[in-house]
Amino acid sequence: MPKATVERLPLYLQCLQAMGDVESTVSSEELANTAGVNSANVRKDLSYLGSHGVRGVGYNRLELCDQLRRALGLIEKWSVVIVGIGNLGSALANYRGFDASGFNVVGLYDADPAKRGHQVDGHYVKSMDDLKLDIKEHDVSMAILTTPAAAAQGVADLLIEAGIQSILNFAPSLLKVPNEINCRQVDLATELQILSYYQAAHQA
Amino acid sequence: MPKATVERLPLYLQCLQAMGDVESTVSSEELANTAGVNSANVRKDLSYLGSHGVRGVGYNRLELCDQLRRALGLIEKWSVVIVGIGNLGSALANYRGFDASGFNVVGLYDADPAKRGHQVDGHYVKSMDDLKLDIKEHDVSMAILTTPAAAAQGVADLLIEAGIQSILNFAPSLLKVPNEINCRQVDLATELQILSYYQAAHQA
DNA sequence: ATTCGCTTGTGAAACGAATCACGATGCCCA
DNA sequence: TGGGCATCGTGATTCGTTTCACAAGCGAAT
Ligand SMILES: NC(=O)c1ccc[n+]([C@@H]2O[C@H](COP(=O)([O-])OP(=O)(O)OC[C@H]3O[C@@H](n4cnc5c(N)ncnc54)[C@H](O)[C@@H]3O)[C@@H](O)[C@H]2O)c1
Ligand SMILES: NC(=O)c1ccc[n+]([C@@H]2O[C@H](COP(=O)([O-])OP(=O)(O)OC[C@H]3O[C@@H](n4cnc5c(N)ncnc54)[C@H](O)[C@@H]3O)[C@@H](O)[C@H]2O)c1
Repeated sequence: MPKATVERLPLYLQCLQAMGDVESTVSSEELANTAGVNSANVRKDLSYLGSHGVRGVGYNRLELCDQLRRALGLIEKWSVVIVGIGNLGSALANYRGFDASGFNVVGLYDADPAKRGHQVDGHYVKSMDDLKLDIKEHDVSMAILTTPAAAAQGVADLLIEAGIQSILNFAPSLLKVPNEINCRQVDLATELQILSYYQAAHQA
Repeated sequence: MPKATVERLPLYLQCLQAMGDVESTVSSEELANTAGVNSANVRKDLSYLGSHGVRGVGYNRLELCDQLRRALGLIEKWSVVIVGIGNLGSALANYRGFDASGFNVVGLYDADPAKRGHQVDGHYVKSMDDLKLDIKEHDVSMAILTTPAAAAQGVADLLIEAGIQSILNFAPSLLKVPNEINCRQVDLATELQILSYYQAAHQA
């Protein structure tokens, strides 16, 4: 499945879920409009799912949701840990939207002993020493990284050694990871800078 | 300038800054390695800046940083407001990394009167009624949107009416905005779902 | 049954971006 | 001063993605 397609599937899922239960069927045209893409593109994307729409009618909404979830590997819930429980890490730990999208936060970790008393969203913040064992024991395969940039690579190495296979990194630092590890970067400053470019260009 | 290039410029800037002051000159090869892209790609990207590297030597690091900043419109600081001061909004308001990247948070806004007493990072949380006037008065052109998804479109409309030109939206909801408004979406759930896809695929 | 209108699925074409490959060029040192 | 080396700048090529265009298929209406 093309990379570009994979990155659009969550968008389709989101659009379909936002439609509410009124419609039992959607056309590629309709989905394309709400998702902001070309309808042929939608059809080609969905064709990779082995999905069968009905000509003249469209796609069954619920069935399509189900197929998207299956394709994305969201049938089973993934267990996730968060490392670095500062401003951002705490906000993420408190976020209620994980569950709905197929993820389950099972542990919070921080290097700072001062954070350890704290409890965030029902989880005690644990020490980095607990990390490895917890990951192995609970078969955790995803981690969210919200430490300062300087600590990110070290923590990533630790996570990988412990058996983590996917990392979502919020620290503004490019992680070096082995090929078989999935890693995505979310960088606020980058996003703002891209906006800055277009805005500056627009004004000139 | 190609869209793909624009999205890489902040990365180059970040890499160059992370290099420290040891090196006064960098080759495209070196920059390519730290940024994780092809060196020819780096050269082509930088050629759009009208940048002049020196054959046989490389690019002057500081000069290149400067050119990147200029191209991205980061010479002057942009004023930014944050709307929706809940978990995530507060974390962003507390974030110290804005300044370094060329942005300046000038106001926090929330619809909930209960939030108004609070002070976050030296800013009082203000009412939505103040938003429009503040934006006009201080010539604010960028906004960060961290309200619940249901409120996002309404707030976006308000912001645009008040004169905002770029929006960074963290709510999981696709905003409908006029063509001339720049809008970027950061969606945590989407990112995790993409990771989920690759991990599930890898295991199968 | 047959026709009509709509929507899918997909080959072909167009497009944009990444990569290759190499000539051009500046620096350093003998 | 000239030769060698490193690196840039960029045309040509390849690759991946998007869009177009239309035949095929289904359902509904007559
Ligand atoms: N806060 C934001 O809005 C924001 C926005 C964009 C990016 N970021 C990035 O996200 C990261 C976190 O930001 P923040 O504002 O939450 O910072 P923070 O300082 O509030 O939190 C960082 C946490 O990481 C912990 N930590 C430090 N070293 C560690 C280690 N080696 N192992 C485990 N934990 C460690 C600290 O104890 C602290 O609790 C930073 O890299 C920042 O650049 C933050
Ligand atoms: N917290 C996270 O980690 C996280 C992660 C990903 C995405 N998000 C998204 O970011 C958004 C904010 O998340 P949160 O956890 O901070 O939620 P939150 O409920 O803590 O904060 C939302 C804030 O928005 C304010 N608000 C509501 N309606 C408003 C309106 N019409 N105008 C102005 N302000 C309004 C509320 O008073 C509240 O303070 C949500 O859309 C959420 O889905 C959050």
